[in-house]
Amino acid sequence: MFERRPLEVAPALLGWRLRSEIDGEAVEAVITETEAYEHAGDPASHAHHPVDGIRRSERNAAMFSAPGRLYVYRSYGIHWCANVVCWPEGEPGAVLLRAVDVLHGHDVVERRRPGRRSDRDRTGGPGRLCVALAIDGDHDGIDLLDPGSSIRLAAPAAPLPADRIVAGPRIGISTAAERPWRFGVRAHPTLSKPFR
DNA sequence: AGTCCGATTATCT
DNA sequence: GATAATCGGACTA
Repeated sequence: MFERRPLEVAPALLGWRLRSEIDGEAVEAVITETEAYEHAGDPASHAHHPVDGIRRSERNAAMFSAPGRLYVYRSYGIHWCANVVCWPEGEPGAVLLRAVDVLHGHDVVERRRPGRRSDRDRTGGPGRLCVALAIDGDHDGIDLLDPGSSIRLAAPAAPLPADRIVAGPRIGISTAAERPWRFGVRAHPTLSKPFR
């Protein structure tokens, strides 16, 4: 599933379940929005380098790790963002998780993000999602496919039908902004931003 | 609903 | 030293 290009993994990940069990509190959610960050040739990727094509650094090291691992980075000095690593080990690439829909653990999410009035406000957006599931830099590099991990992925019973998936340009980047590499569940209330 | 702006810090083009 | 895969509050209307 994850040992292929992020561009294929990103739409396929919609409908998958993400479960975190941290500090004894479990939250399970369905992935509703993703973005692909590709290999060499994607200037918006953290692994991109204008001269070398790709370059490994301390921050992006997890992007080069085995498929199905977690890559977590800090955005704007404030927010954590969570990605699923793709490609075979050694090839950098990842899918940014941009929104989820909570299935179990609504009370835990309410405690972590009190007083939110909409699902979008609770778990729509990469930073919001990380707060709701208590994902932070300590979880960088963990294996999402290992049943012993505090954060795990699980496949849906049936894949999401293609006609329920929409695509559009990625959000918040300055280069290669026109590539339609953001994917979402059509008209879902948790979407961080509408597709048009 | 849409737009503008400040927060805050690891990373490095 | 500038930048950033964002968010939330304040404002307009």
